[in-house]
Amino acid sequence: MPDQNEPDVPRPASRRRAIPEATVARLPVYLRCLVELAESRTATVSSERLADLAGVNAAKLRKDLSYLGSYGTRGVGYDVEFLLFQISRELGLTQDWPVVIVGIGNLGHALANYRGFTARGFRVVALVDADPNKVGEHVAGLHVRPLDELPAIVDDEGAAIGIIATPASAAQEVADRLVDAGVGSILNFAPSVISVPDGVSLRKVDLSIELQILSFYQQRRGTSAVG
Amino acid sequence: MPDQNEPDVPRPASRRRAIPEATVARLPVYLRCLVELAESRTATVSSERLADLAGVNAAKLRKDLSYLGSYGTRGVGYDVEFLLFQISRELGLTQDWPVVIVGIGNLGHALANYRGFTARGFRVVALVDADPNKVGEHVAGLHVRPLDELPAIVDDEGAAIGIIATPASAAQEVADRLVDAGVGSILNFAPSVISVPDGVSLRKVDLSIELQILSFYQQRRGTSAVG
DNA sequence: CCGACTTTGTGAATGCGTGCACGAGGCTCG
DNA sequence: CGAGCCTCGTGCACGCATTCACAAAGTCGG
Repeated sequence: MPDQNEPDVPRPASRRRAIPEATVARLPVYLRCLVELAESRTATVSSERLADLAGVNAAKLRKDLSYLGSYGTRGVGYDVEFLLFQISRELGLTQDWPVVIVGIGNLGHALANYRGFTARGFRVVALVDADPNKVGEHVAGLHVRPLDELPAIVDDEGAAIGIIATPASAAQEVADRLVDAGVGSILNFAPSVISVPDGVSLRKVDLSIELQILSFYQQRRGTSAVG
Repeated sequence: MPDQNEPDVPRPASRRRAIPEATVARLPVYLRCLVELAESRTATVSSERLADLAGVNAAKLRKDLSYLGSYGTRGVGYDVEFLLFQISRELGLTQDWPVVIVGIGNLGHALANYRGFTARGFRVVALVDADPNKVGEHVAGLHVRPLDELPAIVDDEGAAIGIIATPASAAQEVADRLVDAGVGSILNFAPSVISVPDGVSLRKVDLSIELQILSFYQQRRGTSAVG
């Protein structure tokens, strides 16, 4: 509640205090649990219960939430709707995020049709592919546009987030063009390490890496059971 | 960068020394870079160059590799083919991993057709869906089977890895049935927190969480730029 | 065979994230 | 109005991961 500007904040430009990366990565999980609670007409929730739903330690949850402010009530818990709004706001989900998908193959198709998108502020505004045969095709109510329209897409539709769903060989090139066009955040599905300039956010989702990690632990389990 | 999810580690058991989770998560990246180097007929590579390709610090790369053994040659670097084999072996990729995909919607289709699978030891052996209308359908050269054939799939095809590509509401139920059937590793694409017993590895891939994380940093950048 | 050069492997320092444990604050009931 | 109970917020300690810096170990040219 004493939300104002504290005197001895170290630096972080505008905000209260810097929120640790690990915490930021968990906020969406808490948000999802809160949405479910709200749907089941639950008014308040304790840190213990919410932590349980989110699959984390209760102390960690409280510490995470404390970075946003003191939004709980001692002896009671957290107001579901209120906390839900606070996290949404902190994550920037109270506004609309236009998204452009590059690479309309199998995965691009699936992503374009994914309903979980629009649910929370994200809106696919354009589909792009380098293949002239794909350009013009209709997918999920949009027509596929050529790669060199990226700048126009960013300027006109305001796309700030780009999703790369191309083959690995094209990923870096596409990333460069997205950055040049003015995209500030990239989500890379291509099985390839790509690099972006400072100031551009990059996250990756990599199916085969996940499988290989599972393989490691599965093998280990197997050998220790057999041997 | 604290990577998303950690599987519950089975046991240090047999191996030399326990390989840190963070290292395991990077080995597949190194592997991929080594494959590229091998394709371009490169015989040896220094830690600096390989680290560069993988997008990590050179010291970190050397420490990571040192958990596997002393496979480098001082003054020279690492033999590409040799290191490639060692990492493959450590990750359990010298053997074949039968995979079952549950939930043949948009995403399930895309995954079933994904070619990166077979590339390195993973082989989709069965597709499963709860919807009777989908059962029997042909996808990627396989026919979709009903949910209650899971035990048979695990026993007959030896499927040890299950991929969940269902809606969130079905994810936990499917996970339970996979575990009951004897699957030891699960990769969850459903936007839902699921829990599995100790001894079962679980990793998750969550598109909307990734987008929300990007939204956070994008917003932060935006507000500080605009004022 | 020796000395200069290159690059690995690792001890040590630092930083970040986690979880415990407890004080502070707020509610409820008598 | 006070006692007792509940739950949040957080100081602190611990452990894992990252990074630096350097000795060890090998190559290569003369």
